[in-house]
Amino acid sequence: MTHKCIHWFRKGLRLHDNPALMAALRDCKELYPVFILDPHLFDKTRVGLNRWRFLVGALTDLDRSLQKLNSRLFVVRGRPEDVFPQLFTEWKITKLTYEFDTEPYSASRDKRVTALAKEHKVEVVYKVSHTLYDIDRINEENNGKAPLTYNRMQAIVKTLGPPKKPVAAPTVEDVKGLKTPHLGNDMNYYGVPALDELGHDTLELGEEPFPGGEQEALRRLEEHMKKSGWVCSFEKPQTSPNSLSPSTTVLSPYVAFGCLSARTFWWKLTEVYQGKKHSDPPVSLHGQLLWREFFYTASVGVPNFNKMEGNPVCTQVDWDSNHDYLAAWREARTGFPFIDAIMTQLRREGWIHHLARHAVACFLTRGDLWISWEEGQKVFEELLLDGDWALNAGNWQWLSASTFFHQFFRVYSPVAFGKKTDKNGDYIKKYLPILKKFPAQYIYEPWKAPRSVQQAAGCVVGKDYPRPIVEHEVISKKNIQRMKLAYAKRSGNSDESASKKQGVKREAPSVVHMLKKKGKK
DNA sequence: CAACGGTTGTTCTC
DNA sequence: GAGAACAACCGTTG
Repeated sequence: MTHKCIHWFRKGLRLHDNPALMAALRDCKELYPVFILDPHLFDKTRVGLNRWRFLVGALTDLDRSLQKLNSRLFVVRGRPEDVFPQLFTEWKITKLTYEFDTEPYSASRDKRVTALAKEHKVEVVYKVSHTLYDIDRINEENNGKAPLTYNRMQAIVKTLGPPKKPVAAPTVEDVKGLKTPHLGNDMNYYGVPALDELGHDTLELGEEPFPGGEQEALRRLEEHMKKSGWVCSFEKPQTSPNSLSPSTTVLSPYVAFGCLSARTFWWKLTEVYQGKKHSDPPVSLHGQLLWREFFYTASVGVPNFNKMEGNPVCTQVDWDSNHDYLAAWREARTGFPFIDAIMTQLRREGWIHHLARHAVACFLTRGDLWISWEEGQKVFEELLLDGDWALNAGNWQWLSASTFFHQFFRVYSPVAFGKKTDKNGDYIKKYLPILKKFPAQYIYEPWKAPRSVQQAAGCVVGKDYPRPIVEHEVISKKNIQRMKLAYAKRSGNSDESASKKQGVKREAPSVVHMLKKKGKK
């Protein structure tokens, strides 16, 4: 029992499957569980109220769980570079533990903190537990480059075997003989933040369908895993983007903050699958966790992954900057009820179905508004409970057909897509009650309703609800041509750079080599 | 070089 | 409800 140890929580806001926390408990006489409110990560403009509330919930839950182990959480305000030297000295710290984090900011931050720890003669221990695998290992197995297709990714992962088994949460037995000083101090002493601490208007708060925290995460996991038939037959593309209650697990916010370990989720699924016929990646629930791994791998292997410029795998597109269009999209007033309902749900609840994200992302970028995916990325990062740097950047590039996905001629219709799973428009009526009296025939395109129908519904388009800001049938065809042009330039450009790099030659598409292909057999 | 497969398009026809 | 046309991309594989 020699160490005075800080375990630094960042993501990984949990006790289960937390190997770095377990490392902190080893040979420890004084334990200080710390979370830092880094102003670079947490400010009002970057963290919307719902996501902030989720975090506060997660920290509250973590504090409670630590108290059951005769410890507590210390929430410290400030930049980690400023905070740690003070804490090292004040608490006479000898060891620092944390969970490995792949994000560029985190990596540079952790490097700086590790250097400071060294100056203070503090031993640093970190463990991989946010992802299924050590992401660097995957890239190494692929000759040092990120796999750019899911198939390739799967092949690599296969050679690595299944993910590590999760480690159990610490028990009272594990913390025997160690103490956490300042336990009895009042709540304000490094206390969990209040909801208004970032300066949000908390009056805007609605209900909380997805409260933050490890306990809620594990409860939610159990609730879904009990439905073994549902789990075994799960196919993501078959789930509905506009059901009135979520058609998927909504475990993503918990995995993003690390309230739920991806490995715990993985092995729980394995258990449920055991001996049963079940769906497989990419569409299965295991497959969803591998998608997460896929984007994490790309985010580590590709420089400037959250940007278009300087991102070697991202097609360079001449996106417009149209503030009016962007604001209309963000504020749910595009005049397309399906799009506006989704954006309303996003703003109100902080979660929307994956395919709903597809619809609004395609609409913002290559489908209709021709606005950069980086703008959408910012909005999602602020508003989504499950906002995750790697997944957000990766999926925006996917949907904008900038990389990973290239069939840019497949455009989601802001009218037709939602109808497939919600013919009556109940989802629209829920989130846009102004339209609730519209007959189903017109609910997806109210501007087509005769004046008399609009008046009878108590909603005149152009007065009570906006006219559509674009004509989808026209603009989407134009945009496909603009994408085609961007791709043609891409082939031209990469001709030089690619041949330098690895001798791969690519030519601008020639006119005639497109014979009709037969469909699948 | 050509064929193949790609989590999740739309619309029309049978 | 399945299949084809629509216009046609990429990375990977052989």
